[in-house]
Amino acid sequence: MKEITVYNSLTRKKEILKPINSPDLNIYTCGPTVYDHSHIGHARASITWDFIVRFLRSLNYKVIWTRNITDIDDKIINKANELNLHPDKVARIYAHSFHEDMHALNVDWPDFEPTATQHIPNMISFIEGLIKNSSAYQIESDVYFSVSSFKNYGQLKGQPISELEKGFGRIEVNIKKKHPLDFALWKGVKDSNDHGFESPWGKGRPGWHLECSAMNYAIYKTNLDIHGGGDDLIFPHHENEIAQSESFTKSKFANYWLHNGMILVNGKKMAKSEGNFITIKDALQNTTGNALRFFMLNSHYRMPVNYTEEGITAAKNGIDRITEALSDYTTNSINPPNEENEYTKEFKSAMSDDFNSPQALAILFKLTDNIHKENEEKIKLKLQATLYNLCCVLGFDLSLNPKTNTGSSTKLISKIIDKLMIWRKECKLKKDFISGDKIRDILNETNIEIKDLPENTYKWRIKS
RNA sequence: GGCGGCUUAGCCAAGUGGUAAGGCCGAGGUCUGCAAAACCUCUAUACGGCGGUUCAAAUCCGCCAGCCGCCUCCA
Repeated sequence: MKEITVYNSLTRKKEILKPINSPDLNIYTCGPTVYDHSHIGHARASITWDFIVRFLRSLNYKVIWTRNITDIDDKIINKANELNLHPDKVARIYAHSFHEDMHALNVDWPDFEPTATQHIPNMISFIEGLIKNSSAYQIESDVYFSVSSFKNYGQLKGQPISELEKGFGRIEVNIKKKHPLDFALWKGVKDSNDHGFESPWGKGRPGWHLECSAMNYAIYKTNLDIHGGGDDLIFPHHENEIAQSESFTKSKFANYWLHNGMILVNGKKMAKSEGNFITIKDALQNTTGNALRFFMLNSHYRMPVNYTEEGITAAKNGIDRITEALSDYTTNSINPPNEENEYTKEFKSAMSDDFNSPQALAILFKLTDNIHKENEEKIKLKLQATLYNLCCVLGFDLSLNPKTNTGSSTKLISKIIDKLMIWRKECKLKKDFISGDKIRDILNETNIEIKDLPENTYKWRIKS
């Protein structure tokens, strides 16, 4: 198995990936809080973890991927009050929306998708354990984690508690807490009518950081190989996860911390307060999941990415050229075995260096060029099989290709196009090029590209 | 204030010591009834600035400038 190096935020350097129990590989990534439609930042994160998992699986690692959904927190409750709905319903509505988006982006289902509300009892016993070993304390109906009890607090951020405290000059500190950096494990409700769950400390709800620790413990029972998330979560979220989990289990929480870069809009981090918030559904109005994925993959996952119309158009045109090289490729034909060749070797080598997807894409373009230049049908088919497989590893959706999609809707489209093309052929034979071209143009407007081939034959495909 | 990151052609973007991947846009050409796609050529003598180390620096070190992120909910 090829050695993979990953940049570990914990040590701030690239390290060789050594799973605890190879080829098993446990990975947990932070999912969304479902209080609104997901935005393109969630798309970036999801696509990142998706292609990383796909790549690891292509190397025969037995990956178990968990991605949580935060379905209870203040923002969800506020939204519920606003819409006069139960918080659970708000969460379900937007979790469903998130799943629609993931489907549109061809992001694979994680193996586990726990929600906070499913894990309330686990979180309560987790807190009890932390109180028992003096890592947490109760004040009224709240429970806080005591950062002073954890000697490595600040390791992920790279600053000791004494330095971290200095950032607190300008924000309001909850005076109930023993230390400004202490964070809530359990937040008691202010009013008994408020939404909450029963606990030994009264009615309340879990603190956000807790769920990831408790779920990991519940699902894996063992330490994680990889923990991923957006780089905005490094502090305090992931710092706090480490503190809780390691205080509870007395062993290392995760060996490798991977963080994806932020999506910028107009050069600024995307945020509602900046007024530059773009949902995945908005983005998909003007482009396809493949184009969005290409756009993301064209930058290294750790780098920030500036979202622009130009960038999306460039991505659309780029992925279109790659998939075009597969427009006459059919997976039903007798495919050459998925054997190693110079392209797959280069691809693996690029991807094994901290998942260098931009370099991997360059190899897909090299394949694309060579497919077009290849005259020998047998060799061409091999190249296409390689390209097809590598596209799948990166998670591109090739079902738009009429030759590789045997779905009923594609068959129907195919029939309609065949009928229109008979009509077009008649027009052309009568030298009525205006009518004939009109048919082609109309199809083009729906992203169906028609290519005329010799002797009144044709080829079609759906463009990005 | 503390910590981290970024600055490569018109645009996007790889590249951590050996002489700069790839994509997109634009222009011209081949092909075509016209297109589309593909191919060829050009755009491309591109590494923020100034010093230093070295036979050799986009890559290492120092200083400076600009931009961004985290320190508060955030993918």
